[in-house]
Amino acid sequence: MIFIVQQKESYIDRKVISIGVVRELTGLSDRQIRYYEERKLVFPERSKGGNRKYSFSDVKALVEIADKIEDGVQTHEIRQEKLKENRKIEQEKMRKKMLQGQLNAHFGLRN
Amino acid sequence: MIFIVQQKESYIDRKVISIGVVRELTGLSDRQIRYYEERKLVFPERSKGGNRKYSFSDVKALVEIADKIEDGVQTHEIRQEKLKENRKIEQEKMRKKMLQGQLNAHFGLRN
DNA sequence: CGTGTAAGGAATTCTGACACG
DNA sequence: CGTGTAAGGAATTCTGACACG
Repeated sequence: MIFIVQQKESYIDRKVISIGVVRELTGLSDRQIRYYEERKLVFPERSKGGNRKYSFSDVKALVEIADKIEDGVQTHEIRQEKLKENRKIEQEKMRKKMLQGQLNAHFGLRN
Repeated sequence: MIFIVQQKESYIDRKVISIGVVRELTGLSDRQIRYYEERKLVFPERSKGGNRKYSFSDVKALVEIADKIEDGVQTHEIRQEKLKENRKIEQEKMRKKMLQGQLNAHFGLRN
C-alpha cells in the first residue's frame, strides 16, 4: 500500500520577510538582493509603504543565484536557465492535464 | 506497509516576520499583539535594533488567543491552559523516552 | 557586470503613558 | 482587563547616483 502525502506548505511561498531578515538569512548584501530583483531573478512583493517582502522560496532562490554568480554565471544566463526550467515544468503539467482529459473522455471520470 | 512521513517544517518556527505583517496576517492591532506578549502568551525574538520578529506559529497562536479573549477567556487563563498542554506534551515525550530506554535495556537496540 | 557606498527621505517599529471601564 | 491613541525617537528600508572595473 502506498501513501502519497500531499504537502500544504502554505508558508514557503508567503511574501512576509523584509530585506533585513533576508540579508541575515542569506548572507548577501542589500545591494545584491536588490540587484537580482532588478535583473528579474526574484520578485518580492511590496508593503503599502513600498517595502520589499520576500518568501522563504525567494531566500532559497537568492542563495542559489549568488552561488551561480560566484561561479561566473551572468545574471541574464541565470534568467534564461529559469525560463527554460519553467517551460519544462509547464509542459509537464500540460502533459498530465491532457492525459487526464483522455482518461476522462474514455472512462467518464471526474476529478 | 506504513510510511511515516517526518516533516522538516523548518519554516513554521522561524522568527522572521515583523509586527506589521503579523498585523495584516492576523487582523489584530499592534497593541493587541504586544499586549499578548506582555502577558507571556507569545515570544517573538528581536532584531539587533530591537524590532519584534514572529514566526508563522506565532501568527497562528495569536489568532487563537484573540478568539479565546473574544469568548471572554482572560489572558492568565489562556496562559494556564498552555502550561497545562505543554506539561502534557512533555509527559508524553518522557513516557516515550522511558519506554524506548526499557526496550534498549532488554534488546540492546540503539536508536 | 556586479557590487560598494554616501545621501536624503519615507515607512516602520519602539517604549511609556494616559484614557476608558 | 484589554485596547485605543498621541508623542517622540530610533531602526529599517527606499531610490537614484557615483565609483570601480
